[in-house]
Amino acid sequence: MYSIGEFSKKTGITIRTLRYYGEKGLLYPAYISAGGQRYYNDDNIITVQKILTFKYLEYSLEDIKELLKKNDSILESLEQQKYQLLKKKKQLEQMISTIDTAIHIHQDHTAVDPTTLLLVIHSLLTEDAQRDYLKQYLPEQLIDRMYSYFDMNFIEINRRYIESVHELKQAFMCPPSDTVLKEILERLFNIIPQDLAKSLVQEFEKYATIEVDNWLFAIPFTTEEEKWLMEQVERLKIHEEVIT
Amino acid sequence: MYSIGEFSKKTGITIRTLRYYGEKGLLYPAYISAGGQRYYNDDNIITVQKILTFKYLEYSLEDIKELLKKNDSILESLEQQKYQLLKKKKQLEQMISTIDTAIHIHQDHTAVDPTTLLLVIHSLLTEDAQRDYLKQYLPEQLIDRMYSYFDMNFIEINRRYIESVHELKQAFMCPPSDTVLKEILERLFNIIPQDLAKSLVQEFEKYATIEVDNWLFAIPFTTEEEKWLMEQVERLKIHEEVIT
DNA sequence: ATAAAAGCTAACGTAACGTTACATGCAATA
DNA sequence: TATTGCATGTAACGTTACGTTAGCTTTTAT
Repeated sequence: MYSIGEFSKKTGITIRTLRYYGEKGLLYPAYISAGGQRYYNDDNIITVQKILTFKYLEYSLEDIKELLKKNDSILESLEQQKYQLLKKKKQLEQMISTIDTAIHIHQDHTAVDPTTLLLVIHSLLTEDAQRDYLKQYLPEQLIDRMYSYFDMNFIEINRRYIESVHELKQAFMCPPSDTVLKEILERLFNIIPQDLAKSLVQEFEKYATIEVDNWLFAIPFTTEEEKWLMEQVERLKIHEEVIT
Repeated sequence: MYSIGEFSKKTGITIRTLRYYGEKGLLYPAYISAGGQRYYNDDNIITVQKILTFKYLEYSLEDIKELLKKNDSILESLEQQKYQLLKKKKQLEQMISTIDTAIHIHQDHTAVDPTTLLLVIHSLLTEDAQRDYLKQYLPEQLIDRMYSYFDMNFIEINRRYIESVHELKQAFMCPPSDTVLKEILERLFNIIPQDLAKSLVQEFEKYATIEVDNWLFAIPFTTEEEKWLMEQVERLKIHEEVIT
């Protein structure tokens, strides 16, 4: 028989946690003295090891309680748990790959605006939703062509996009000559190849009322920057479309 | 300008969460009416997308708050986060592999006692601690030999171990003839090859006082079962050592 | 003007304990 | 036998990121 302190040292579980497991019906001390003191024995050790094993497999205490009660085959439960863990692993891998992409873009262009970078990541994450949204307005073929081009040249497109956005933000703070500004804007509009852009413009014109959803297609400029930008585009008579 | 309900629908974030982000200093509505109503605008959308991106990367809200404030390079933070995620991934892979082992053992022998299986898993998880503990009593070379044999034949050893334990538990509930019981016990003692067992016995005898730590080396029997088992071993005059 | 819809604050609940605060139990010493 | 001091006991609040009421007020539609 061990006092709670001894048992705690033996198992490495804190006293509070042992009491908590008792309270939750996971681990009852073998004996409780008249004064209320808890005493544990070797059978309790086995239960603790079961609990720790299940916890390692990321079961909740509630589930562990049931598993300890049942005491029949745990195979099914194990397989289900494995499935959950595999799902988590897949998600983790996606996250890591997303970060890798972000780091890669960042290294390409150190002066990148964090806002823009985050929006690029976010647009990556919601690509499927974007496609679905666009289907309302544009022929599917065109969308596919657009995204396949986008996916293939992902890093390069984003590098140029981020660069342009950065230059424009600088220009907003400290306006350059019209010639320079025009050059910057033209670089932005030329990120997407001319023929693809033309098809897009044509389709967009069919739906004069179309308004880009700013939730799915975030604009990396503040409302003030955007307003200024619109004025400049108008003033310099650049009549191309702004593509996300 | 959007009311909180509209903004919630647009972004897919619950009203409660929007208010919570405000409370925590992550997202302030662009305007609050005299009556206290919150109104959001397009700039808020950008912030929300940043928040979601960071959340996807498993940052805490507290960290996100700092990241939103800073607004300078997030590269370092990204790399750190990637490191954390890689660590998590590694752990996940270990867990999955542990479950696989358990399933494999289980399939080998369907009537396996769940308690035993869990203890096998637990002993796997604490193998390093076991080795360290044994170093106090046994020469390192012997331990290495033992564990390398154990690792190499892991599945097979456990299959036979679990089988023996299962048979003994049956025997406890419904005692068979002495001949049968003796056979079962001999099978248990023969799981480890004779020469290794002999070396172990010799070493153990040097330290007469050695007492197996029942925390690290769990015994899959209840105290009653164990007592009965000891009696039987004594009665049948089997004088080999019980190896974990 | 009145009713319905939407929004407000405040408070409690969740999981799995950690961390106090303060009251006893129990063993060894004076 | 009384005291000291450490090991326990219970009780309650703190943590994260919100969900879920309850009860009241603002805004919107008729």
